[in-house]
Amino acid sequence: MTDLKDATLHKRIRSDISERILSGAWPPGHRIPYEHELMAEYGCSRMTVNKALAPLAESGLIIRRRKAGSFVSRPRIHSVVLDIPDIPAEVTARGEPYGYELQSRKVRLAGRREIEELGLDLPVEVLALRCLHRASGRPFALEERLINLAAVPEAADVDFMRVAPGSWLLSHVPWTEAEHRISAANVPRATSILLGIEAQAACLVLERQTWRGDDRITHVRLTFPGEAYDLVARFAPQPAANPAARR
Amino acid sequence: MTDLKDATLHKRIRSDISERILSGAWPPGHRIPYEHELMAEYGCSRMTVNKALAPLAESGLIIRRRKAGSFVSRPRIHSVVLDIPDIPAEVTARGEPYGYELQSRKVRLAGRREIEELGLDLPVEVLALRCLHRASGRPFALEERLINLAAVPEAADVDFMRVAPGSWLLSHVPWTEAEHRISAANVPRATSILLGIEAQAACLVLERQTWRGDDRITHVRLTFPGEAYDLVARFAPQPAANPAARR
DNA sequence: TGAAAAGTTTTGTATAGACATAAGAGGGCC
DNA sequence: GGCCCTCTTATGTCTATACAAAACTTTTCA
Repeated sequence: MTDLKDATLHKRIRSDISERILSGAWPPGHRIPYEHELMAEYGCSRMTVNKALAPLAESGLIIRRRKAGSFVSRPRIHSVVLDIPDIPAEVTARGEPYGYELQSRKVRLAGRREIEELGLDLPVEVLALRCLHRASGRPFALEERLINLAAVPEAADVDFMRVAPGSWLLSHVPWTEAEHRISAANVPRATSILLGIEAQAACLVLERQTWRGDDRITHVRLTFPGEAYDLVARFAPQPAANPAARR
Repeated sequence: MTDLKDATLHKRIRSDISERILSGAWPPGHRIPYEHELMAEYGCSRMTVNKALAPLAESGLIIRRRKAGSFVSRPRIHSVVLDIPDIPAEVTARGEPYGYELQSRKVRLAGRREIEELGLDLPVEVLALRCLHRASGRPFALEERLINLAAVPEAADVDFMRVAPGSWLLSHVPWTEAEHRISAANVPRATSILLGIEAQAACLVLERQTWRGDDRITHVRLTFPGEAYDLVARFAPQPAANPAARR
C-alpha cells in the first residue's frame, strides 16, 4: 500500500490510488474514498489529498462529482502517446549511419494541390523540397516538404544541402499546433524507384501540418518503405515519461 | 493575455504562461517570472501560482530549479496523442451503419507464431477469434485476436457472435499497459479477398498487445484497407482534451 | 589565496481555515 | 404520486503561513 519510492505524501497517495485502479482492485464505477476519509487514512490535510486527486481527475482516470464523491471513470482511456521521429535522430538511435540527400529545391508559387495541402486560400510563395534520408546507405524515407515563405521568410536563405529541413525548422520556428495523419498507400512508380522498392509495395505515409497561431508553417509528407518501418507507441497510464520505442 | 475562457485563477495563469511559451514569445531557455512576481502580477497567493506552475513542470513544458527560477525547457516536445479507435464507436461516429460478423472462433493451444505474438514462454490455451467489421455493409476492418485464457478464463464463455471482443475486453478486463504498432503492409491474398480489395493494395495494420501487470491479456491485429482509412492525431499542446479526429 | 561556513533566494511540500458551488436526500405541500 | 424547498455533504478554489531543501553568493578564517 505504502510505496516507499515516492518521497512526498501527495505523490504516494496518488500512486496508491492509481495502482489500485490499474490493477483492477477498484473497477470502473467504484467509489474511491472521500477526501476526509483519505485525510484520516494518511493523517494529512485536505489540501494534500486534493493535490493527489486533482491530477487524476485531470488525466481522466477518475471522475469527481460534488456531493456524490470520486469514482473510477468508466470508459477506459483509449489514447496513446506516439513519439514522432526526428529522422536523423531516429536512424542514429538504431546504430545505423545516417545519410541525407537534397534532391530538389524550388521557390515557386504554390500549385493548386499544394495550396490545398497547406490549407491556404490564395496563391503564395512556397519553398518546395524533396529529400531522401538513408540508413546504412539504403533509402529510409522520402521527405516532400512545402514551407510557407510568407510565414518563414528566413527559410529561403538556409542551405538545405547540409541541414535537413525538419531539424532546421524544429529548432528555429516555434509552433503551436501540429496535425499528423498516418496512412498506408501504394506509392507512385517514381517514388518506389527512389525508395528502391517494388512498384506495388505498401508504404507507411506520415503527413504533418504545422501551425504557428493561424499561420501555416509547413506541410511534410514522409514516405517509409512499409517493410522496414513501424511506428510504436507504448501506453503506460502513469503520467510519467513516455517510453516509446521503435523496431 | 487574460483569458476569459478559463474561469479559475490558477488555470488562467497556467494558460497565460503556456500561451506565451507556445507562441514563441518566451523561447526555450527564457526565465519565466518568479512565483512572487506572479503573485504580485495576479494579486494572489503563492499556492495559487504554484498550482498553476506545477503541472507545467510535470508535463515538461518548463523546468524549475530552486534558487535559479523556472525556465522554458529546451527540447521541444515531439510526441503526439493518438486516439486509437474503438471500431463500433468509430463507425457510428461517421454516421455509417455498423456491422459485425464473427468469422471464426477456436480454443486451442497457441501455435509457435502466436506464442511469439503473445510473448509467452510456454504453450498456453488461447481463444483465437477472427471478426470482420463493416461500415455501410462494406468491409471496414479485419480483426484477428488472441485472448490468453490463462489470464482471462471468463472469455471462454462469452458469446462473441453478439458482442465484439474489443468492446467486451475493454469493459471487463482492466489493463495496465498497452503497446501499439502501426505499419503498412501488403496483406495475404485471403485477407484482401475478405476486405474486398485488390491483392496488392496497401493496408494499414494496427497491432495492439495488452498487459495486466505481468500477464499478457490479448493480442489483436486490425487490418484496414489503406485507401479508406487514416489515423489522425492533432497535437494541441495544452494538456486539455485531445481533439483527435479521423477522415 | 583558497576552502569552508554562513547567508540569501527560490522552489517544494504541507497545514488549517474559509467560502463557494454542485447535487443528492428528505420533508412538506398540493 | 409528483413537485418544490431546504438541509446536508463533498468537492473546488483560494488565502496565509510555515518549514525544508537546494543552490547560488558572500563572508570568514586558516
